Amino acid sequence: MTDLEALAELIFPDITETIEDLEKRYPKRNLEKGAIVARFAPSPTGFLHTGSLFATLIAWRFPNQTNGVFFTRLEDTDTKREIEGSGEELLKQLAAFNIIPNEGYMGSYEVGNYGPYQQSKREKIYRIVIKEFVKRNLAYPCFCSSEELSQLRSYQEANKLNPGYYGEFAKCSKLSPKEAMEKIKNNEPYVIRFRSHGNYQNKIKITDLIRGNLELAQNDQHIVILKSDGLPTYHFAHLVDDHFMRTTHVTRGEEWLPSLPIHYELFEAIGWEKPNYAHLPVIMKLDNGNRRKLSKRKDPEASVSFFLENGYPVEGILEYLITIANSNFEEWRLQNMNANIFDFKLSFDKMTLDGALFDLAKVKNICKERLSRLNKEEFTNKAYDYACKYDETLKTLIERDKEYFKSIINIEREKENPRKDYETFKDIYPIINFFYNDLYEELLNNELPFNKERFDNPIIINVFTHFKNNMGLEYNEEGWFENLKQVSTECGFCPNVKEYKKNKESYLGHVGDVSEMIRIAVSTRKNTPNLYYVLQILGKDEVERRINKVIILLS
RNA sequence: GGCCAGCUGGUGAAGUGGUUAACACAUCGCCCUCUCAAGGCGACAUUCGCGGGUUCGAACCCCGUGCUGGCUACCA
Repeated sequence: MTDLEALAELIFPDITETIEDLEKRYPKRNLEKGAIVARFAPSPTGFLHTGSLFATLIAWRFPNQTNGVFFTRLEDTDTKREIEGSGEELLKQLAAFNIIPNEGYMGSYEVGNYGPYQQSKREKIYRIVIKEFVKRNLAYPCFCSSEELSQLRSYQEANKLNPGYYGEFAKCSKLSPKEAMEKIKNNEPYVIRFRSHGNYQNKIKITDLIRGNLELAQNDQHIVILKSDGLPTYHFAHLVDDHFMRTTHVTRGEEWLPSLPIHYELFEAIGWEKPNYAHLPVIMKLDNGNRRKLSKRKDPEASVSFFLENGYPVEGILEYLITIANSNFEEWRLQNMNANIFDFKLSFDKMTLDGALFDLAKVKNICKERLSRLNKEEFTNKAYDYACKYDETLKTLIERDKEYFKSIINIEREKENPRKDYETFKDIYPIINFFYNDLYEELLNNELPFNKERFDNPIIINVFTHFKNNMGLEYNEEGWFENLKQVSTECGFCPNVKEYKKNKESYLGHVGDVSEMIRIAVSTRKNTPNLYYVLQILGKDEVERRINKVIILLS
């Protein structure tokens, strides 16, 4: 046995398996050519961030478009920052956006043959690989204390040297295996570091799918790969997991770009094929004139739950995120107004480079557009799903009479240019409440917004009386309006607005004033959707009842 | 401090040597109209962070510089 082998045995006496065993256990995936394997690999440190949703959407689309595999992996090696239960919550929130992984960590269980998919449960796998690293002299135990390291750091800073554990400063890299074994036998605490052979002065060429070819300084840091708690650092876990999970495309935030040389060296040292990398821009927010990352603490829209709770349709949010991911999407959408968002093919080369400022106004506009394109069944189902989770009032309203609800929200829907009343499901209730008799009665307690300056109560009552006797609801929309003009004439109002404007003295008002009075009487509001449809939905009897009621109020 | 990336209107952006600098959101006007939601039309960057240079011609190429963001952990 060589000294290195002896050292590896001393550190990992329990490890009997080898990398070859792992290669067999996690065979290459049998996928068609061009199929992408990508993952969502969150840390369980809180609820889903809008930026993570953006990254996940992208990571999910590519496998989805290529018959590949999208899997989830929980990166829970940082036990200090972990928030209990947040891993499961992340998956639930993803599911709320219809992003369902093909395999991996699913919260309470996992699916697939490349697991475990929780890094804390992969300890043994990492140890197998690190044992091999030690044997091949690619890694070594480091006994430096945090005090020594911070002293080193201050020295380097004082002398304007690059900080870190590298080259001549990598003290423990000079220890012979025998010396290292001696220290271990004396129970000196240690971590395992990677033995870098890089030179900071050299440049390496790297390729990023989004940013193209770049030159970065070679890594020379002897980074920690196994922490004293026995868990690997991100860099090493990335190497092992993405190799054995057979990831083809690593999509991650651009904050990882500077550590790419580390990952390159790691893959090259062990002789594994590198995955493709795509470093995604981060969604930003303008704060006092400065751009900063969207922050969960400061910005409500940074938490995905904000959108869910406030009734934003998930397809609107996803569509907005696709819009910032690929700028040619909007153009495509204009050509394909009713198409499914996922008929659009996402591409890396159209990906934006700098972090977009999150634009809630645009989100709302897209949501409004999307909601207007749903048919009444889809709209009702989605509204009901939302209401069940977040809006009890709306829920009971829908449950009272689903067909009635559908007829209300179907006003001027399912046509070429549908009405766009709702940005979110939260908007529904205040817009449609007057259709419901008991809510109408409540609204009646507020003062009705009649134009008191122009019209005395007797005039209004006169209009109502005539209208009651001749509602015209038996006609179609045009016929009804002709009828309303007739009512106007009977009451001394001009049936034509332009005509009225030319000749104001001859009339009390115009047909618009008449319809406003009726609108107020039946809805308590000055603004409603098309009055004809409102009256149709309420029905002749109810319209009459409401008008009578208002006549009494005005008398 | 060092290294890396990015910088085109209020916002997202197209654009890679010759365009009136697309398009979308927002904003503001006007039109349509029984109100509203829409819809239609129009306005909104004399200029692409800034300064030089190359060129007949530069947002696009070169040099310098500024700003913003990221990284520089036994965090991810």
